[in-house]
Amino acid sequence: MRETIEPEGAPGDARGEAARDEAAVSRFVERFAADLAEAGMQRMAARVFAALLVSDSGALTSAEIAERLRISPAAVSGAIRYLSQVDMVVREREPGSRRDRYRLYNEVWYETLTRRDQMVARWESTMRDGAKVLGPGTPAGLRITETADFFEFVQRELPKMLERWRAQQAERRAAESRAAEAG
Amino acid sequence: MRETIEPEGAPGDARGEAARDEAAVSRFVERFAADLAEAGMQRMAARVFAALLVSDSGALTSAEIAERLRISPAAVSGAIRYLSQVDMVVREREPGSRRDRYRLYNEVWYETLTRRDQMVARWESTMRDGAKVLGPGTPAGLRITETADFFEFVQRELPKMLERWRAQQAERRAAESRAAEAG
DNA sequence: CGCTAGTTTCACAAATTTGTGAAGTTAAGG
DNA sequence: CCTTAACTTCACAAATTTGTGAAACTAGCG
Repeated sequence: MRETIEPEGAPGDARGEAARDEAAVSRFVERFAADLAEAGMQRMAARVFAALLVSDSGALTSAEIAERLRISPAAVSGAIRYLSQVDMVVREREPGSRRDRYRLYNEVWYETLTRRDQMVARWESTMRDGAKVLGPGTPAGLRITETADFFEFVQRELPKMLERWRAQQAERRAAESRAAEAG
Repeated sequence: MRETIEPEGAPGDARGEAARDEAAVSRFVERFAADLAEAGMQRMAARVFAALLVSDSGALTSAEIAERLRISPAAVSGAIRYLSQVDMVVREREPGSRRDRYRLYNEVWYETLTRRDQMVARWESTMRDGAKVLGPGTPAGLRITETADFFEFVQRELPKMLERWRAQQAERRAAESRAAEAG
């Protein structure tokens, strides 16, 4: 049984999206995925994430992802497993259908930076242990203690920074809605 | 001709360091290197960096690194090339000897975060281009514009944060030197 | 309760990455 | 300038990672 709910498009089209240059979109997806991969993210996870990012709905089914990126369902599954683990994507069991949809986590960047924060916390802990091993009075011990202090500092700062971002966004939205009322 | 300048130690010893439990130090080096590798850093670069971090002088020769990590000179060379590129280590041509020494960059974490900042700048640029491709009025275009805005925000915040760290350190050092005078 | 669309798991082949030995290069010291 | 210590580069083997097809599993639907 063929899909008949969505309007037909040329093969390879991203159906359901606003009219757009799909080739250019694909180039953008690959470019951003490459950026993320360079920063240490798994390649497929990066591509799937980028594909979600450019979807109008912010959510796609496994089949849609596989089609758009030309990858196997197995690869999608692996990428989604990773993205779920790091809370960048949520799985939605779509009622009335057998398909799952994968949705971008609401505040992806907030989540991602929070995750970074946890990593910095681990580093700090590693450093504190290291300082004990090296002896707090030795040059190496002092250097490592300072590093631990820096990591501690970052952990205090990051949440504050995210809070400022939220405040700024709230302010901007309020301003926009005032402008809309006036217009 | 054997090395006779430094005092002899048992094989595998880290000569020139304060007395310490070298096995424990090595475990710490490997643990921190693993932390860094998990965050996306090349394995050998991470190990070399960690080895420098635990040295009292903050600087080691290629041979010392090779000995302590049990790796080939070639591996050291590759790791150093990377660490130099990202400004975490500086090469010192030691006058009166043929050996280079590799020294931890003065403000490693400052440098490293600045580097991150540059990466975020690239991401923002990618996003701005993407927004054009997707159309600024579409849902995907709006999402991507917001992402770009977030990256822009981070770029503004990071330098300020580093500045606060410097101020805090300066303050702390001043307090310590006052305490030393009093004692 | 079976059928089957949709997803995950698994074993494997391909591609990539990593670290090495050895040859090549550079420059200090005679 | 020649010798040689120190480092780098190169080609390759080993190890790891990545993505696939196919089988196994799960749960709607009849």
